[in-house]
Amino acid sequence: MKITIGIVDDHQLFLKSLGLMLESFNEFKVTLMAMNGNDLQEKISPQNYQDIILIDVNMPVMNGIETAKWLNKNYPLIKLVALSMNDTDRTIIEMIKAGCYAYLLKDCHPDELEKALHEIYTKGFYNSDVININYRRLLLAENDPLNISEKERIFLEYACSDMTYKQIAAEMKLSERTIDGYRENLFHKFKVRSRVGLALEAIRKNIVKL
Amino acid sequence: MKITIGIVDDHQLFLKSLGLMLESFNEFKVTLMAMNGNDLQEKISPQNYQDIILIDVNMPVMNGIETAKWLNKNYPLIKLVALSMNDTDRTIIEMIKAGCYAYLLKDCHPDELEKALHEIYTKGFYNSDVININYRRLLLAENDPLNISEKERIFLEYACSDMTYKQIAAEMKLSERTIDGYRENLFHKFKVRSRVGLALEAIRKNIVKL
DNA sequence: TAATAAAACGGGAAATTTCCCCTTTCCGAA
DNA sequence: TTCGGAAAGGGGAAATTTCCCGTTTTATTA
Repeated sequence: MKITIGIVDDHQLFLKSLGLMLESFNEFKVTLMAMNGNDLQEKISPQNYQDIILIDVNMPVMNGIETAKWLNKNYPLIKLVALSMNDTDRTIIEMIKAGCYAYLLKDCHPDELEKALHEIYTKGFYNSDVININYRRLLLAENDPLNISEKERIFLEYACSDMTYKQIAAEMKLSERTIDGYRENLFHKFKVRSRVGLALEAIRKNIVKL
Repeated sequence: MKITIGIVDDHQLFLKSLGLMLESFNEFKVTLMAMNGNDLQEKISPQNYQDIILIDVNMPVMNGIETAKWLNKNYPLIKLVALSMNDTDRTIIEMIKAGCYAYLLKDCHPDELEKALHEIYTKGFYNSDVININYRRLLLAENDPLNISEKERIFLEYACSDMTYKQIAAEMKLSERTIDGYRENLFHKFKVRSRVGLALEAIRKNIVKL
């Protein structure tokens, strides 16, 4: 009996070709491919069971974190593996908290992928050198108390634009005072004295994408 | 005789699995794989000739643009195709100027990739709907001259910081009015209404480095 | 050398940002 | 149910930004 694998990734080329590669390993059978979390929810069912599901971190529509959380809740027996582009990806820590057994970089060697999937299936975990290093670093980063709330994060996105605070308040359907509170908190957290400094820091810390 | 393909991409999983996929099309033979431009320079030779080379836009060490330029100069007969993650990639116009015959998004359908490669090999070009829309838009953006003077460029660097205009004026040893003139000119040139917008545009246009 | 354009500079006002101190509302734990 | 803390909202003032009206200085060229 082959190990059944599901893949969730919005990049079709990667999705299909990774599927081909996994099938070529002979040990695996790709039984589910989805473009994003929503797509997965429609395609997955107890009848179409996967041993392992590989989840891309960055996806439109329903991203990796939401997808991992949903799977962890509804299909807790499926072993989840996060796939990300770059090792500085802040969301990777969230992926692990969301129930992923491991994360792998997309530029890892195919042999490592095979080894990882095999170990996860048999032993239930996989520790690469990479993950140990990064996990520690990410936990450290986690520990520094930046602690941006979801509302603040959304506000940050708006702050990184040509809009005035008044316009942002209207857009977020909140009072200008509330917006001003977010601003003040973030100024302290980021140690900046102006909106420009805030915007630049948000981009540097990869909280807002340019 | 199969069409020989080279692939340059820093993501090993993508590199190897895309290779597998192309080979599965039967019409193609992947005869070169490289992790980046430098790697490619070492591996390529007139004896190991490629019909088409797929180049990832974003790579460390030696990026897609440099790689494309180098190939175009040293192996002008090889047809180059740019591969990028997202269609808002500003560097795509540079890739085409650097000699790429087409660009494809990594989330395109495998069938489109096959079609594109086939057409590029036989006809020498490929026009997807996507490329026509974006190419025009990008060329338009390219054509407006912008014309940033050296003083304005230096001011832009300062503007991308936590400093007030007064501090910037002191630092540049110029009157606040003069600074204000730079600001006003740049607002028009960048079509923005605030310093935040200006700073973000300067970074997007790669005039100021983050 | 005079004309001319561009760069530098200036005053002032309106809009926006930044900062401070405060009240109300909501929500979970005791 | 009440308490406490966090989130949301409020008023107002000083600082900064944005904008529009100019003049002076500098550099270029006819």
